[in-house]
Amino acid sequence: MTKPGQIRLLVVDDHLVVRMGLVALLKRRKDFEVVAEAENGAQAVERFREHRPDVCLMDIRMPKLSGVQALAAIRAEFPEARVIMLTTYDGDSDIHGALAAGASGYLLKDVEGEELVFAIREVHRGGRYLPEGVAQRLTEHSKSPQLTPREIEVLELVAKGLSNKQIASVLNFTDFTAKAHVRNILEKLGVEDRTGAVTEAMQRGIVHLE
Amino acid sequence: MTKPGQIRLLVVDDHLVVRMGLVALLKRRKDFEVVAEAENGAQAVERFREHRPDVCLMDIRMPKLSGVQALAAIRAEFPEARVIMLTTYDGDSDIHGALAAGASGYLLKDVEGEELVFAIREVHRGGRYLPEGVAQRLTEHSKSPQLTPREIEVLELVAKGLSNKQIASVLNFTDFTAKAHVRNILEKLGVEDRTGAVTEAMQRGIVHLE
DNA sequence: ATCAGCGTTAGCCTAAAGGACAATGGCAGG
DNA sequence: CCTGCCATTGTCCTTTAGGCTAACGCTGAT
Repeated sequence: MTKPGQIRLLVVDDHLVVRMGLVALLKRRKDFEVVAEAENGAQAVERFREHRPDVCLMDIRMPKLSGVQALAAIRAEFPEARVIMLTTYDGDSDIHGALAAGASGYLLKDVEGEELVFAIREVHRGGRYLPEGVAQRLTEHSKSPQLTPREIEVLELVAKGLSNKQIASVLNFTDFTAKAHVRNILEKLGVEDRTGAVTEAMQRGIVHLE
Repeated sequence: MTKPGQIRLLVVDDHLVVRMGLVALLKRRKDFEVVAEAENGAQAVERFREHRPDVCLMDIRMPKLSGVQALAAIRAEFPEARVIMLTTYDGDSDIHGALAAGASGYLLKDVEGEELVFAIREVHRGGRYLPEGVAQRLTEHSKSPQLTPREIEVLELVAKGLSNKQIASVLNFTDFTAKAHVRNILEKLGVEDRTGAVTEAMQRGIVHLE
């Protein structure tokens, strides 16, 4: 079944179309073999256990278990697992999480065929792969301070259009605290008001719609 | 080449992976034939002219020429053209534009294989196809007042974090006017402040990131 | 044990936002 | 012709936001 020298792959994405596109792309290489597919994070962990692929391509945003959570679960069990995260590019916030959780690579879904193949080979060899712009943004934003969990919590409520008072009420503290958090958020994001903070946060992938 | 009874398709998407996924999905049906692909709106118009497909699957958001623009261009030249728009679901604002421009269908990219096939058959027969939830939202928001072009212009600046005064300066009117527009926007969107307006507008697809 | 970062509370002050209401000119549709 | 919608400019008033500064208890790292 699996010939020596083959790279055995697990493809994880909740969109059927994307999954099929990836598989179709990979099939054109004789040394690639897609041994399994999964459509959510939980399934990804199971499939990984069953098939022990050489490399796993995994979407970051998925129902049930997010890509980063699945990645963490897999690497807790198989520390040597090599996983390349896929994203439609929501921002660079996910990158930190993904790399922190032990991702070996990070690709945008508008990736060209050659780049995908190269990345997989690179990661299979034990290396890492980050696209041009992503690696650049990583170092850029590494100097810019990152938000604390609490600040993110506040930011999400800000994005919903809540006032400081309403935020305070939801999170059970005074509006002074809400103001303090918002002030810190504005400064860290380098914006002047909460509206700018929301769009900036969305561009960076810190908060999302819904 | 093309057997009678075949449905000839044009697939348009700027993402290689999605394009390949769609083609792979469609290939499994014997009566479907993908006669051409395009990776942007301008190319889509050319390909349509060359191949005159029975049905065109087209992404809404693309570089060069957006899906809606390409759709309009195609239908200006070929009024009988049947086009199904694809989206990752940014909101329902695009739906109105797409349907107004003469789209025969509207599909989310997380579409199941069967639904895609059904939609194509339906549209090929001269019918229309809208997914469950989309058709519902169409009637919902048809009663909610829509923003005027000027208001959208203001809203985009609001989303950038500009103050009323700054908006007034950019659009060359007084801050009274800016306030008036913002007030109308808040009321039409059913929110209480500009921050809520931004997220609401993004959910509806009225404004976008970048 | 000290220090830094975090979360929390608090004051004061100016600028901005938002609600309510009113009025003008322009322009398209009935 | 006139009515309605749009864009524009106002006023008055209340609430909110945001800048600046300062504190306190807590936790984790050095």
